[in-house]
Amino acid sequence: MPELPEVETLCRQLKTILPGEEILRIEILDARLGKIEGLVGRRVEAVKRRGKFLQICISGGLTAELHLRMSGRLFWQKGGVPVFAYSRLVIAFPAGTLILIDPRRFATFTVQPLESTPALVEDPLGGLSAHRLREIARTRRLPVKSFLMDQRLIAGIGNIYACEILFAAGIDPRRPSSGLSPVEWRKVAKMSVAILERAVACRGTTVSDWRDLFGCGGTNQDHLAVYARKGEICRRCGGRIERITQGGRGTWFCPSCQQ
DNA sequence: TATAATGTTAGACT
DNA sequence: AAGTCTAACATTAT
Repeated sequence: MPELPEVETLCRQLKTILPGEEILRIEILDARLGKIEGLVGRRVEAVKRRGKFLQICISGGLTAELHLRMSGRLFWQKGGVPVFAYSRLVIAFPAGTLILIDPRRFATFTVQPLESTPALVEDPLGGLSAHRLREIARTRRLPVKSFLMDQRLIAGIGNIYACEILFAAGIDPRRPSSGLSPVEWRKVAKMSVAILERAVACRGTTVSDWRDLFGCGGTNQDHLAVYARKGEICRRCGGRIERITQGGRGTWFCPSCQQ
C-alpha cells in the first residue's frame, strides 16, 4: 500500500509525537513478525524515513525498521485499548499507542544496531540527478517503469507513482531504460520530484484503504492521471487509458501521450 | 470462481 | 557474472 509519500506522511506525523517517549510495552500479535527484544524501557530519539522504510531510532544505539509492504497501516491511539481486525503489533508509550494493522501480513519490523542500515542510492525527495539516472540506466534494458520501481536504484517509487511519473514525463513505460535520451531523463527526474512532492503535500493517495496515522485519507487520488483509469478518457489528449502488465504488476498509461 | 491489489525477494533462466 | 523474469508470500474485494 504505501509508497514514499505515504511513508513520509507517517514519518512526519510520528516526529511530532514519538521523540522523547519511552517504550512501555510491545505486543506481537502475529508470529510472522518474529521476536522483538531490547526495546522496552528505552526511549525514542528520532523518527526517519529510508525509502519506504520507517525508522525509529532508539536510545542505546538501536534502530527499529518498519516496512508496511502491501497492506500495512499504522494507527495512533490515545487512551483505551483499541481492538482492530488484523492488528499485528502494538507499541505502548506514555502518550498513546502505536498499532500496526496488516491484513496480508507482509509487513516487517526488525531491530538492528544504529548504523547497520545501508544508505540509499537515491531519494527523490531530496531531488534527483538526471545525469545520475541516465548513468545507472545506461547498461539496463529493463522497461523504464520497472527501473523506476527498483528500490536498489531509486528508493521510494512504487506502482502508483511510477505510472504517474511516466505519464507526466510523456514516456512509454515499456521503453528500455538504456534508450532514454538526456532530455527524457531530465523530464523523468523533474516529474519524479514534482509528483512525489505533491503527493506528500496531499498526505498520500487513498484509492482503496490508505489512511494516515490518525485515520485520515489523503487527497492525491484527485490528481491521478492514469493509475487505475483503464478505459477512461485521457484528460490531456482525449484518448483512452490502457492497462498492461509489467513484471507482474499493472501499468496504466496513455499510448498517444506517452511515446 | 478467477483475478487483481499502493511490495519484496528467492530461485530460475539468459 | 550480472541482468531479468516468475512465482511465492497471505488475505480481501470485485
